[in-house]
Order: sequence, then structure tokens, then C-alpha cells
Amino acid sequence: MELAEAKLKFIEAWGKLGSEWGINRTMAQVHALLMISPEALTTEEVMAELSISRGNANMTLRDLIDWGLVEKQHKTGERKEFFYAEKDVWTIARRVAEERKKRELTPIIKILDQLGAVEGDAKDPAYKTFKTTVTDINKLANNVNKTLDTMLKAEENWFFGSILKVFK
Amino acid sequence: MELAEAKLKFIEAWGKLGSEWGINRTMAQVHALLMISPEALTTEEVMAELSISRGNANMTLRDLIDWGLVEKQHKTGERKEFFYAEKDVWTIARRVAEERKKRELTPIIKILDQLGAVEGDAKDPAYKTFKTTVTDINKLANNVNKTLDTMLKAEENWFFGSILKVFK
DNA sequence: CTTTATTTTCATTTTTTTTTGAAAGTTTAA
DNA sequence: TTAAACTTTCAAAAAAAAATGAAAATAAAG
Repeated sequence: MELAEAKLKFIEAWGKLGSEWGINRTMAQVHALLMISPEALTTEEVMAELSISRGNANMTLRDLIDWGLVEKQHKTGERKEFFYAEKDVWTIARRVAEERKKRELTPIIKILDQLGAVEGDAKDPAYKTFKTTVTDINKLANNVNKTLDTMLKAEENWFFGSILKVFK
Repeated sequence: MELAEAKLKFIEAWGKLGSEWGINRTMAQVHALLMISPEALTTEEVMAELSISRGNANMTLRDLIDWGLVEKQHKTGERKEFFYAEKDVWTIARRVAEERKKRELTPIIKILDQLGAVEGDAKDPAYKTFKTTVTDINKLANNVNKTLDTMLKAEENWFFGSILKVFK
């Protein structure tokens, strides 16, 4: 396969995967494009490569910066801004985990805590089932939370090395 | 908080979480409703509780069955079908992991394998960056794959018990 | 069979999400 | 200053996703 073709396929696949996980397809595609670019790109280049509008490129790049996956660079003599993507996959995975934890896990745990305080008749099956389900989900969420905390502090090696042996 | 209010909040929160993770909001809500129902519900009941159409309820319930999260039940003397949700959170987590692995992880690994075979000049930075990025993502994906395999075979205890101590 | 209850399908409509592009805003350099 | 280069915003348009509902299909009962 040619590089040009492979690039297109990678961008397409990454975009699809992103959209399956609730991430805007274009954002995932811009991320893919920058990940495989050795050099930082300008907004113009991103627009041209992916055939997207200026507004879209700008907003998407800002979102990627908010996710900690892309950084703005300035080149001396150049007036334009350049965008460069983090390329270490372990760092990428950690940043994504960190953001989703903050944006989604923490809020849902807060709600589950509130719902755990529901009042009702201990003999009512509807009450019992509700309470048990919410409590169990809360426990699981807290375990995921703790595991992520550990993971976020850990070294790359944690995942690529020893961890797997523990479960053999 | 009253049970009725708590139920609504739970259904709403579960629907929101689902949509953030690429799962149709209504599907997540139907799942939430069934998880907190001690008894299996009919299509009619699901329609009424969530104010959704028959077609929507039917398709959503079928999807939940495909995900292995809900089962159809038949009651003697009753002609209607009843729907009952798995309530063990560890089983739910496993089923979801299993399905997403099959639907998303396996396909992307296949593509990454193909892209790893890209031909090019070993001195071209564009080629090098592409190759490195794709290879690294492939390695990570394979590690996630292996970890999931282990997890899927493991006991509930794996997650709720010992595992966390390993990382202390 | 025939009727009736129930489930499924899918073309159409509605809603939600994403994208566009032009105007407004900002920064830099002369 | 002023003007050109560049970035950001956001109302409107387009596209994508989800929901509706009535007709078709299926299944059970008489």
C-alpha cells in the first residue's frame, strides 16, 4: 500500500472509531492527521487535507487543545499558528482517560451518591431493586475511578509490561 | 428523595452517560428502566414509562437483547412478551466490554495490521512518523485486547478485590 | 380456517448534531 | 495609526441520527 492511501485509510478509521465512542468524527480525523504529521500543521493545511471549513477547523483544533492532545506552536518569522499533536500513545491514552474521567465519571458518581439516599419502604420490591442497582453501579464506578487514578499515575510500563502477567 | 423522582433522575443520567459514549440515549434509558424494575416489563409499559413510540421501543429492546443485556420472557397464560434486564453490574460490564471489543476493537486492529504493511522510503519523515504512530497504536490496541480477554474470563472479584492492591 | 392480539418493519418526519462561511475580532508590522 | 494577515465567533444551513406511526407480518386462539 502507498503512504498516501494508507494515510487516508488511517484518518477514516480513526474518525469512525471516534464517532463510535462519542467523539466528533471530524475531531478524531484532525487528531489522526496531526498524529501522523512529523511537522506541525497550519489551519489552512488541516482545512485542505480534510476538506473542512475554517470555522470547523478552528473549533476542532481548540477542542483538541482542551483535551490536551494538541498544542499550538509559533514559528519565528511566521505569523501563522501551527498545530502539533502529542505522539506518544501512552500519553494520549492517559490524557483521554483523564478527560473522560473528569467530564463523565466524576459527574455520574455525584448523581449516584445522591440517588443512593432515596427514601422508601424496605419491603417494596421496586425500592429494593432501585437501591441495589444504584448502589452496585456506584461501587463499580468508584472502582473504575480508583483504577484510573492508579493508571494515570503509573508508568507506560504498567500497561505494556508487568500488569498482564498478573492475570495469567 | 422520593423513589419516583429518583427513578426519573437515574433514567435521565444513564441516558446522558450512554449518549456521551456513543450509545443511543433512548437505548440507555430503556436499559436503565429495566435495570431498576424488579419485574419484566411489556413493550407497552416501556412505551408508557418513557413516552416513546412502539417502533422505537421494539427496535431498542431488540438492540438491548443483541447486546446481551436484556432477555425476552414469556409468562404462562399471557400472550405478550416481557423484557427483563440482567442486574448484576459485573455481568453487565462484561457484556458491554465483550460487545465493544467485537464490534470496534477487533475491526480497528485488522485495519491497523493492514496499515502497518505500508511501503515507503525509510528516510522520509512522513513515512517514519506514519509507521511509528500506526505501529504504536497497534501495540496498544493489542494490549487492550489481551487485557480485556483476561478480564472477560475473570471473576467479579478480579475487579472488586485484589487487583487494586497490586497497584498500591 | 378466520379472527384477533401482538410484533416487526420502514418510509417519512422530527430532532439533534455538525458544518459552513461571512462578519467581527485580534494581532502584527510598517 | 492604518492596513493586512490571521483567528474566532455564531446564526443559519446541511447532514446525520433517531423517532414516529401506520401498514405488513406473524402468531395464537377459537
